[in-house]
Amino acid sequence: MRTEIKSVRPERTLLRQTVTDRIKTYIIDNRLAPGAPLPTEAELCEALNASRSSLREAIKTLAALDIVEVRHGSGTFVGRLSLSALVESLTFRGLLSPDDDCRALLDLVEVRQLFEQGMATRIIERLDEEHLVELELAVVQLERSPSGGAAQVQADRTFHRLLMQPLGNQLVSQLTGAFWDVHAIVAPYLGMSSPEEDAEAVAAHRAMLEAARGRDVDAFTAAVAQHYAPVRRRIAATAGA
Amino acid sequence: MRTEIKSVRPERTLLRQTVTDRIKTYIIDNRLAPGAPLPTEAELCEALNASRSSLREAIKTLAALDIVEVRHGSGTFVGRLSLSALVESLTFRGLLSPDDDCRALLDLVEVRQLFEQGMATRIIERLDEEHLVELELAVVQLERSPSGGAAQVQADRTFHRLLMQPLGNQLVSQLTGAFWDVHAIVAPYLGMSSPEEDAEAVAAHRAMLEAARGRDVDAFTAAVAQHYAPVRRRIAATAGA
DNA sequence: GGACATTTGTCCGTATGTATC
DNA sequence: GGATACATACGGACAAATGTC
Repeated sequence: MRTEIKSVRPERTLLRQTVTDRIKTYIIDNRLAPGAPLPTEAELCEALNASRSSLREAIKTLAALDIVEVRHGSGTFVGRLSLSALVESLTFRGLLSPDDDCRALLDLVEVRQLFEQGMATRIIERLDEEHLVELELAVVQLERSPSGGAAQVQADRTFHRLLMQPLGNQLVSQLTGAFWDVHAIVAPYLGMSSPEEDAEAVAAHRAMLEAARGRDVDAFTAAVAQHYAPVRRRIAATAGA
Repeated sequence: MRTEIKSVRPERTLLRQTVTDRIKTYIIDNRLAPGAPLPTEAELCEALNASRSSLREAIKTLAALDIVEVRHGSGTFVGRLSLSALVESLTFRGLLSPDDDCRALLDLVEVRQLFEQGMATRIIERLDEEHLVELELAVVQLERSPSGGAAQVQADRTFHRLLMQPLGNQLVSQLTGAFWDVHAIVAPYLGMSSPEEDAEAVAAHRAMLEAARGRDVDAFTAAVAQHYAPVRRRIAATAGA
């Protein structure tokens, strides 16, 4: 029957959880922006009545979600709020089932295609000359870079990012980037693509750009399908093997 | 000039990180399925040459991504690989910027609408009688439940989940569920919706179902727009206030 | 560049709470 | 209920990284 002082707090809920919640509400209540410094571990321990171990475990949970960012020797800061956690989740899922790998990757390709085709009308509506110039640059880089090289990969990411930018929807942009990242990480585990497939993909980017330039939604949608067709073929080929 | 035994390991990378990576590869290499038990903390500590603290922090990182699941007193297991991390990220983002709250929520609504409209053709193609019966059940529950009650909310989630199910795309289903969850968590911070808006939303579900029954893609797409229109109005109203 | 304080990273030992048989 | 196995939580100590003077 020892009613300790502490026995009040951990009522059926884990201390770690209450600590993470209180750190989150601290950030929200103080309107802290990404990059803003948080109190040191020692200060947080005292403020939240938790040991350093518990506090650190809570912080690691928040760091995994990019809600906070920890820098060794420097301090803890509000995170960038990226979708890095989604990328980690999906890449792990993709790598986990190698036999079923095709399924996870095919699902991903379908979603990527859904985004670009579903937004086709709005993309073409809102693209202005400036966007088109940047897209042209990306396509040229795509066409001139060595096939499969880092420069080409970078240009591909830039192209798809630029496409979504005029929508002004941050979530769409970040999801697009996240899906691209997952694809780029998991894809190498498939077989190498043939030069013909690469050329086809590059041509599809050009077709998408020209369709957008001509404000032709149907042509754009068709070009998107043309873009993902070789990707699907490659995945299917690996799945069959 | 002391070349310790340990100086081999922490080469510019944190021990925690190498531990998380090795646990992930352990799961992948052993083809462990969700729910499968992992070695105990003590065993993992010895196997990975890490202290309890480092190991536990690594595990907390993986738990945040639902890659592992920890049960107090029982053990550590492979996680369900849900998108809970995405839900946490997005809800936090939604709650973080109350002034800009409208923006984050509007972006979310746009994505939800994109999914259902972009998949309209395939949804209607693949819906069979069994799916339609289940959807009918959900709509009836929606129509008969008290407005805003738990039963109605549950029926709403079921309806949108059932819609995507025939696609056979797990990623689409889980993303749809995740977005719905985020919406359900953040929405209460907006003002209460009026009975008229609720009735409009319920009617939209009925319209979606009937359009699907009639295999009418255009009517379905219109009904989806009708469904999200009152949601957008409510968000805009809060943003203006 | 060097000395120093600050802050996070890692380790250890111990006690407690929880689940399972 | 008891026993065992396991995760949770605490506190102290030292190492490593960072920033500053």
